[in-house]
Amino acid sequence: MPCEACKRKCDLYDAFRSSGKAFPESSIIRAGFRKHEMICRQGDSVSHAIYLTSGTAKLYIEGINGHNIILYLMRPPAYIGLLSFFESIHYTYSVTAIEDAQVCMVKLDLLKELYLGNHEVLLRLNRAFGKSVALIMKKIICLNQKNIRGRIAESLLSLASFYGTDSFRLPVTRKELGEMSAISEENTVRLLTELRKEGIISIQGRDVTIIDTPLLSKISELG
Amino acid sequence: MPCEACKRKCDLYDAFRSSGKAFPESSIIRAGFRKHEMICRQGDSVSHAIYLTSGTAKLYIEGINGHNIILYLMRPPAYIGLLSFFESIHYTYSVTAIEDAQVCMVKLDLLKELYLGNHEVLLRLNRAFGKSVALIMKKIICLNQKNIRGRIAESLLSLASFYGTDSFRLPVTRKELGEMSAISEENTVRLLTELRKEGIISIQGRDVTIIDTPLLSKISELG
DNA sequence: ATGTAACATTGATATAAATCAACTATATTT
DNA sequence: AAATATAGTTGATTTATATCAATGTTACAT
Repeated sequence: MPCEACKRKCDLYDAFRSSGKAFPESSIIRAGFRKHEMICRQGDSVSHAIYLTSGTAKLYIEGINGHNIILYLMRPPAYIGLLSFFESIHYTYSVTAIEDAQVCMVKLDLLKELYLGNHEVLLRLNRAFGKSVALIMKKIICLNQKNIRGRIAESLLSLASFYGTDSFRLPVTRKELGEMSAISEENTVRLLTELRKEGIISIQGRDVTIIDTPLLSKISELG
Repeated sequence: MPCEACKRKCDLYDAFRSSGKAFPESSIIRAGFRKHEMICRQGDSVSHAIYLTSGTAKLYIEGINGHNIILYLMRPPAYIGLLSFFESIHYTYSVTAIEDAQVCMVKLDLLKELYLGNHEVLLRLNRAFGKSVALIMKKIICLNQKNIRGRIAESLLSLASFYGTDSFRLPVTRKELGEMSAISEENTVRLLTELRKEGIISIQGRDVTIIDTPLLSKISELG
């Protein structure tokens, strides 16, 4: 059943309903973000649980002199504040819309009240939490143990799995693709050209097709 | 009140007691590990919650061709299986004792049963969880954005805060100190010598004293 | 007490990847 | 439609860091 506030299917709304409580309409804030707008900023205090209901966003760490690391992309349904729900006073990362996005926000103390009384919500949160951690672990290994060729291969494969198809339009710039793999923009371009010339991918502008998935996987593993 | 099984103060035991249930004595397994023995192995299935009650251990990711990354060290009290409690079927990391260690283990389904009925346990788990995530985020930034000098500075500072003193005995080899900072063993040695010659630290064998903490912090920040 | 393995150190060399620079193409805005 | 900003591309150069090699030192086992 869609949320009464935003007319969409929503985990948070379902959770409230299943908790048996009256749905506290006023407590759910809906907000829209244009492309490039920040949904939450690293260092800001965490006051609301944020739930992405439409659009696409990037979750990234802001590092030294403007060098970011994009940990992963997000599409609905996704808990944006996930990793900061519990006992993190400040966000340890930023989230920015890379396509116009809609979110629902719930005050954090309300969510806590909810999940303490509702096992289903809690298990759902924990499951999402676990997945995020697994993703991050994989990222750490990738960034620190693979060469740039292996890293870009992994990023391309993760995008394919993100979209569920081997043909997709890059949702990010070359620079951002670099930030997903901790590679400079220039080398990102070079590597894409290289992979294209080798017939492993086809790429024109932002339209990517992975031609030889097994080989790309091998590059990702060995890199 | 100490645990009946292992005669030590133990969060898990307290949790069971506070849940009002009869303490399922047989369900808590106590185990000892010698230095260098593995407590859990990356890839193995998660069956028990493991709680470190004595000794010291390192939590690390096993990467490609034997290159590990140590995420952090652990001393009691610490949930070893923490990041894998929820919905992670397999460990995404390994834990090895770096000093003889004692642990308590509880079947995972029992813990789940427990924390679903007991808010205090859950909040405690979540708090620990949140701390781990914050640590890991910091690590990602450090490893990817700082030069090796900044990285080793951060590792030394984190050891000082781990022990709560500026004078401590390194619990790890040079190679492992390198694995904490993603630096080769050789460069780790070189950097330590460099910092010693500059009068920032003193180091003889494994005995370290941080002489100029403000400067070391600056190196860590700017690195 | 002696041999062996693990750990630590230093210098020389190789190399992967960033940075710098200059330029082209594609979008936005006015 | 022109102007400006953003995004993408390619080559040359620099540099940080790993790797290789050789050797010293300490701890541990027999």
